[in-house]
Amino acid sequence: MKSRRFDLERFLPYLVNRVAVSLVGAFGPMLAASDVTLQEWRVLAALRQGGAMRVSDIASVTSIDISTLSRTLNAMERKGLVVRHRPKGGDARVVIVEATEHGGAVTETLVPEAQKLQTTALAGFSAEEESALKAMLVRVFANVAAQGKRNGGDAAPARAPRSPPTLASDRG
Amino acid sequence: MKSRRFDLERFLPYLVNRVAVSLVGAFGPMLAASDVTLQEWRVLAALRQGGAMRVSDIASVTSIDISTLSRTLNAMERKGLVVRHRPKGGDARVVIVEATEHGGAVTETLVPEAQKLQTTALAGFSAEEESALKAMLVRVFANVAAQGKRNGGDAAPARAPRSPPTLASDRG
DNA sequence: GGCATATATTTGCATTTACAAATATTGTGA
DNA sequence: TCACAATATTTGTAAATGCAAATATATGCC
Repeated sequence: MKSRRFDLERFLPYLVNRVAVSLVGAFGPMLAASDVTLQEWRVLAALRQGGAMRVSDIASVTSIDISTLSRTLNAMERKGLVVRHRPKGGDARVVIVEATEHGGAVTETLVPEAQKLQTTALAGFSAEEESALKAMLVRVFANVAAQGKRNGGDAAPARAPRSPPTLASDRG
Repeated sequence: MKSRRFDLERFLPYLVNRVAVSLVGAFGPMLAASDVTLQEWRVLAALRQGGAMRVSDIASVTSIDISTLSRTLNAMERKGLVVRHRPKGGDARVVIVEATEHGGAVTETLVPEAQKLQTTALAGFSAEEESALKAMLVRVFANVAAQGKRNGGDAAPARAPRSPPTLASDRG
């Protein structure tokens, strides 16, 4: 006896995944035109927002696995998009990642494309709807992250035992 | 001069990706407990919803690339979750995929877990908020898919030149 | 100060993924 | 009915992914 309370079209993870995949598909061509992969774009966007950041903070902001991110940063260094260095005075376990001038320039060419994509995605939305949607997505993320933290302790998305990365320039 | 109109925390693809990744991370353990991968679960859920389906329709419903899906189906057949067969009388290019009894049983054990996850994700949401969120995600998907179709013609997410798969039992 | 433990990043490795090419079958027009 | 284009699926292959182990550094305790 199937519980008919389960309808894919009303199942949040399904709806979210579908939107995520479609957005990636739509942005792919613009990224390709700039010779930037999706993950690289995410890193660039994070750095634009937060300034120079440590590797683990970029991982947590971008939702990229930290080992994948390490390799992505290799590629980005090769392309001259970012540089890595140890902090001058502080904790030498840490690696600071910073966008180069070129990386910043590439980011600035992509940002308008990203905004265009968002505009497309939100066609027909009132300003109120748009902010309601975004606010709800923030709440959903918080709910799921909190749940993850309560359970596995580390199977969770928010891998920050320090402090949630500010996303406000905290370089130094 | 950075256009300060671009804020990650208000950028829809960022918010959506973050939620998608967190949901996957939260569901992972339950899938592992049933020895089912994420993609396999998506296929099972699609079949539960739509009954026996052709490969390409499963791909479009699940947002799984069709070549990846083909291999996923191999694994699922090996595990006894689904069977593939050519349709009796119809178009012999097509392959019909059907859940086995075992596949159906596994699905039914996962569905309540999936519902629990959704409940967690939507904690604190009123019924109205919940349906508003889902309805907006449907609209966003439609917007992006329409845009994709208009452009690349095939770089689009909705790969269905036939007819949008019903998601309502259309087997036969 | 020195050793055990904790934190940060990278690397090893097997699996997964997606693009493109190959294969199989159908539909169409001469 | 014979080529030829269209559709559906699978397979070849190189790159991306994520887990776990390895490495590097830091911190706390005695």
